Amino acid sequence: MIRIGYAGINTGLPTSSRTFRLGGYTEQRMLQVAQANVSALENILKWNEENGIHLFRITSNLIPFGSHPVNSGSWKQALSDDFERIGRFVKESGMRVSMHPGQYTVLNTPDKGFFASALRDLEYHSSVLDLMGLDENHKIVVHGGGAYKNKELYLGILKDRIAELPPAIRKRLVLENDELVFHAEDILTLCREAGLPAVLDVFHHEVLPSFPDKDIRQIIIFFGQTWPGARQKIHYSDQDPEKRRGSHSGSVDVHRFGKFLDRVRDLELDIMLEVKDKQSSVLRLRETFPDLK
DNA sequence: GGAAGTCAAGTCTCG
DNA sequence: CGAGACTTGACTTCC
Repeated sequence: MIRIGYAGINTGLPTSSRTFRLGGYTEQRMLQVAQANVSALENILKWNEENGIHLFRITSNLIPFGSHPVNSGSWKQALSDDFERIGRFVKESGMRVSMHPGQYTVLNTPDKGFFASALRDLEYHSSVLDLMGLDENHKIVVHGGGAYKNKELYLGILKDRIAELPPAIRKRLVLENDELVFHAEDILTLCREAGLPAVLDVFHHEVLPSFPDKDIRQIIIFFGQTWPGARQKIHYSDQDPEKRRGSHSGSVDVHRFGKFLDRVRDLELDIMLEVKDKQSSVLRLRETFPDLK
């Protein structure tokens, strides 16, 4: 069975990513916007349930400056009831949610200060899912980080950093191949060694290929071996024809997706679409391919 | 009221 | 070695 979902925002509903400038930060403003965002998140999840969508990525912008030192963390107490209620809804409706810190969260950085920031950011993301009372199947996805002109060395450092993470973070952590530094084979090898699940980003794999003799189905099956007892997750997008190589497209190319689906239809997969029209592509694909969940 | 510039952040490439 | 690209959607400023 294949499930598809979308990331971060629903283009037809109020956003759960409202923010403001750091210069205008006050505790009150942070709590106010955080409350509004959490409420918007609840609406999006309800909409998803009504529309049969059970896979969703919660935006990292849910709590303004959620991992910035300026933020006291008071939102955790202030919103704990809301998070608990939303988490219960997620569990009762059989949904799976995830989070995905951005490009600035770099686990293998040689800079101690940057590493401290990355750790704070993972703690923030982890707190959101913990407050919702969700188990480790609700993942936090990150990229491998930088190569610093010595990819092997910094893959090793990444592995060490992962081993030293607090267990509450590590249990949710999954790594994803990127389009610039760490390709699918790098990530799969690392995840096998580190004991983490690996997310294959199908589009990044096309931009920065590896496994020269293996087709996409075989690679997905390899990645699936890192998800024992859990549903495997992958990411899917197309190239934006107007933009630089690696830029995500506006919507999913239905014909192209169909050809992909023909190769993987019999597998157990959660497919996260990374396209700008968000829920629209999910609905369109479900109409076109009725066996999608 | 729409367009353009700005924003917390780290890494990489280009000149 | 410094500037700009990269990515992202929302905010802010400008006209």
